[in-house]
Formats: sequence, C-alpha cells, structure tokens
Amino acid sequence: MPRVEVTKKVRQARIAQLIARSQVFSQQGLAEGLVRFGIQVTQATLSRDLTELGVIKGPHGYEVFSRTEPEPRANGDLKRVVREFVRSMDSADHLIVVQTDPGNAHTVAAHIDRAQWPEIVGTIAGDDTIFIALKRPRVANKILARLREVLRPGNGH
Amino acid sequence: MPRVEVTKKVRQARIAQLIARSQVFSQQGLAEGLVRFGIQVTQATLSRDLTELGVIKGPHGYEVFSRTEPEPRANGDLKRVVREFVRSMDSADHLIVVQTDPGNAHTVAAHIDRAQWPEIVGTIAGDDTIFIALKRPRVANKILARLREVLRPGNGH
DNA sequence: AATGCCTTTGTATACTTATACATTCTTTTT
DNA sequence: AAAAAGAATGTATAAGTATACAAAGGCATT
Repeated sequence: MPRVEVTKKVRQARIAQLIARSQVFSQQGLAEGLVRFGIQVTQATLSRDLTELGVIKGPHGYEVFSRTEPEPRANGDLKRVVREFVRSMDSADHLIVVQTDPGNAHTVAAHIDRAQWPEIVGTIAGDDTIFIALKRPRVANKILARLREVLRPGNGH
Repeated sequence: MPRVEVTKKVRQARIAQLIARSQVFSQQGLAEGLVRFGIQVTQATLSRDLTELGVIKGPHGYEVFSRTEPEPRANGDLKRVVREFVRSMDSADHLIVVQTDPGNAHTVAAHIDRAQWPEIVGTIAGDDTIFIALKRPRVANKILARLREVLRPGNGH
C-alpha cells in the first residue's frame, strides 16, 4: 500500500502542473519549485520523471511533448504520410497545391518525389505548402484523385 | 559575393536537412554527420545554430520546434540577392523556376515577395529552388527578363 | 589606410542532464 | 519466513549543452 509520503505519481502530477503554469529551465529549478509542495527530490529523480512524462525542453522551458508527433520520420509509405499530414489539396492549371500540417510539407513532398509519378515534373515544399508542377494541366484531376483516395475515411488503416 | 567557405546559412540548411532525415541525439553526432557535406564545425557553433533554427531535442532526437524565421535581416535589395544567390532560371507555363545556391532559396524568394510585382501570384522556396506562380503564362518571359537584367555582368554594383 | 562596429566562430569552461551503481523498501515465490 | 525479484531513489560521475571571452574578418565611415 502507498506510504504516507508523496508517491511518484503525485510528484509527477505536480511536475506537470508546475511546468504548465510557469517557465522552468532546469531540473534544479524544478526541484526548488517542488519544495513549495513539500516535495523534495534530487535532480536525478527529476531527470527520470521528465523522461517518463514525455517532457521536452523548448525555447520557453519544459513542455509536455504530447502533440502530434512532429516527425514520424523513418519511412512510412506515401499513403501514410498523406493521411497523416495533408489537410487539403487543390489544383490550378499546371499546378497542384497541397496544404499540410505546419512543418511537414517537406516530409510529404519527399514521399511524392520518391513515388516518381511520370505526370509530375517536380515538387517544392515550404513549411506547410507544397507546389506540384505538372507536365500538363489535364492530368491534375487524375493526380488529385489518386492522392485523395488515401484521405477518404474507411480506406484501410 | 560568393564565398569560398560554407556560409552559416548553408550550414544551417544542412543541419535542418540532416535532422529531418535521420535521428540525431547529440551535437557531436551532428558534427560528424555534417562532415559528409564537407562542413566542419565545433559543438559550440552547432549549439548556436540549433538555437537559431528553433530546434529542440525530443524523444526521437532533434526536431524543429517552431518556424520562427528571424527573417533575413531586412538588408540588401532584390538585385543584390539575385546577383549573389541565383544560379539559373527557367519558366514552365505559368511557373518560373529559379535555382539558387543551396540554402538560399528562402532569401531570394523573400525579396521577390517584397517587390510585390503584380504579375506574380506567389512564391514558394525549398532549399535551392523557388517556384514563382504567375497570373498568366504569357508574362513569364517578361518577368524572366526583368530578373535576368541584374544577372548580366557589368550591371552596376 | 585607419578606425570602429558588427558578425561569426573557436576555445575553454560552467552549467545541465543522464546514468551506472548501491541502498532501501516492497512484493512475490518457494 | 527466507530468499529472490522489483521498484524507487540517492550518490557520484559521465555525457551533453550553453556561454564568456577572444580572435578574425567584413563593411562602412573618415
């Protein structure tokens, strides 16, 4: 049974609370903040706690790293990255414009490049936008349809 | 002016490329990866680069945290950056494709954007390529000519 | 050219974080 | 109950990162 002292679980909850409300930049500082909750631990323990909580250190101090995995890297296939990152698509003549989640345009573009579809002349990716240059305008709908296939719900998983 | 050495900008572009494609867990390891690009720097410089790039260290290595582009110190005009970074240009229908020195596409594109030429709908820049979307294909040559003016030798300084 | 300011980078080192090992306490197995 | 196995945590230190300082070069002004 749990002891009278503060459990690991409670401590980690306090840590999450603390870093959510204030900017903490070191485990030493975190330890000091925890003292106000009557919790006293060493830096080593905090290092372990932060790892378990999935906390990372950003420009503004520690933050919970739960958001959509910024970079699933490795090599999923085209379908996977399209389904995961693409928000919308449209075409304009020789060009298809793809909107993705911020920061992931290059990931998607790289996969499209790799597919080497003959109708595509080239792609270029910014932060959240991809331009796909086509050889001829009339293939736009064909390519769009091919890409959209994987976006439809109930389309495998 | 072209420099013999690798510029900071190019180096940071390589860093971004490297951490996007593989999992890097230390600045030491990053330095080793950069050697394959012929770039040799110390850990201290990489620490600074990562800060400037807004890179953080997550469970899967370094990742880009935020695209807080400090925006190229509003310096130099369009002519200067075109002369300095552009390698070649061509058009494809309503699209102009500009090739630049590695890592400098954003700089050039930003200046083109700033010029606000009415014939240009928008631009998007990758690592060394820019797509310029035009309202209508027939203005391509006009824009190309205007850009190429500054590339001609003996064109002021 | 000389001066001064700014940028970039390396060196050395301080600061921060992770981890091997040991200890203590709890739980499970025999 | 004793022994074995695990969990949690501290200690000491290794591993990793940031930064003060100085050197070097670019650029503008004089």
